[in-house]
Amino acid sequence: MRNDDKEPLVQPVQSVDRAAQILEILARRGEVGVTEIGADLGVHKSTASRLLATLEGRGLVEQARARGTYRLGVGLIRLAGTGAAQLDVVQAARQVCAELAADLGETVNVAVLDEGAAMNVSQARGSAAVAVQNWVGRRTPLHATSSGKVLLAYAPDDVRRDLAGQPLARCTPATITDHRALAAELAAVRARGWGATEGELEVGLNGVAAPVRTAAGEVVAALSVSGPAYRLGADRFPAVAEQLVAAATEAGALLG
Amino acid sequence: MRNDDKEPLVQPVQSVDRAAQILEILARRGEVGVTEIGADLGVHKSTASRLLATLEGRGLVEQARARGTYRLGVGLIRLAGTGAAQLDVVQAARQVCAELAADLGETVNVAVLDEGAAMNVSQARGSAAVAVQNWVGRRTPLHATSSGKVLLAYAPDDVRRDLAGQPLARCTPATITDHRALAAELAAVRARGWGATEGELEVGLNGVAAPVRTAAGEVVAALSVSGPAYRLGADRFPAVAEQLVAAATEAGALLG
DNA sequence: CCCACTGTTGCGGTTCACGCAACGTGCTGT
DNA sequence: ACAGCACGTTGCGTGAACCGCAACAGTGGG
Repeated sequence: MRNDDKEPLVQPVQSVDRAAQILEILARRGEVGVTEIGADLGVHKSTASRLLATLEGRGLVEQARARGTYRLGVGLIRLAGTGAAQLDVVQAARQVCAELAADLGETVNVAVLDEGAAMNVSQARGSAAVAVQNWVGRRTPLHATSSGKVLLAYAPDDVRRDLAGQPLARCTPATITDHRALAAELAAVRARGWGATEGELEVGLNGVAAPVRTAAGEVVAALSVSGPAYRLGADRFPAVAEQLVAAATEAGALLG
Repeated sequence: MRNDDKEPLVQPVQSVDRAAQILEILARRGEVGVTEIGADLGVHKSTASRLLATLEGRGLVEQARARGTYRLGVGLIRLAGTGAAQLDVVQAARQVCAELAADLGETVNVAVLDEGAAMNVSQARGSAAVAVQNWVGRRTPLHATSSGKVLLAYAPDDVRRDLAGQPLARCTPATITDHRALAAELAAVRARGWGATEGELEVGLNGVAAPVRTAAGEVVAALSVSGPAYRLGADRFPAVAEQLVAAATEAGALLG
């Protein structure tokens, strides 16, 4: 997940690019000191210090304690809160998402395709929250999650082509790591209109997902339900999928 | 809410500062074109274009349509998602928050003090969601919200002094706009240990809030419940406040 | 069909951001 | 307790990088 391997961006503004990298580093590691950030960027610690001071002035980062280590700031939450609200998919799905979560009692997520991963952009918790976990902002592998499979199944060809060029990471013993098996799975997803996983991302964690389509039929997001295998068993998949497809269709209808 | 009036920051890195301003502008207005952003920053549109291209390369902004207007990107959500999770207050409050929301059936929020405003950093929706609204990221006036009153009541002196120097904005007919009345209200909050609002931010919207304290007794956040007046009437305030205080105390105990 | 407007790119000058080194401070180890 | 160390922050000078200009390309409107 090294960050400096980007496609031919014409000519990024150096200091801004570095500042953005700092945010990524902080997101990945939590609290980090100036020296370590500087070393990671390959710049002098004074440079890192200045960049951090600037970001702090805008509230994007903040000092952890009086001791001078930094972490991400609340200003980011402000930005993302309004930013997420502008993502029309989130806006449209919020209502049906909440209803579905209350009905099923499991956690419901909305995910979109984000550079070769499925990123969760919104979440509604179910009543039975055995482990309260926040998936928002997490990027999950496309081949090991239900929402990932759905997004991948309906994605443009080049996304699948990119993925075919690299090995499929094994998350658990059940993870699909063979490209031909994955292609078959995706075909099955397209055939029945929904996807599922059984312990392929984490042992004991199951999930079901359905595509959210625009009026033009384009798949822009995936709605997913996930829960522990003892509650969300494979025998429940078809019934859950039926509700999920209905909810996803409704969310899609709300899109402009 | 002009952004260039900052305290004596030594010497911000210019381009990074401008990039951060761009994010704020996009958060405020949604989709904006390059020319308008440039004019707003007082820079040439080519400069704005380059800054935006850099931010886009890191996923912090994205092009709205093929047409070249920009909006905030999903990368921000990724950052904020992990960033919010690192806010130990959010982490600690998540569980009790969810339970309380399920129990009361109303929306529960966690807010912190953010430069003269109460910012909601986490939210748990209640089952009875008459109007599903996302408060996360929204900055609300300190004198017109229950959580704001709580944060203000226990804030350092200089925060109150700053506020005393400026007029209190009137949001509704019920908003407290007199500084002496506000001071009395804050004293009442301190006396009983919780705060409330009756239609002072929006007509028909009530709220109750309690302080979250660290082991050292410092107030770092406020837990609030809000709902329409016909469901969350003033007669319910004491009972709700009791649960809220208990939950806030529990959340505080989970803090390191 | 052309015009007005948009956003994106070479190019050169000059500002501005970087690296260096010194400073102050808090922690640690013996 | 003191010294040593590592950390983050701050002047200062220089060179590189960023900005403004202007020309280019694409699009919607008249």
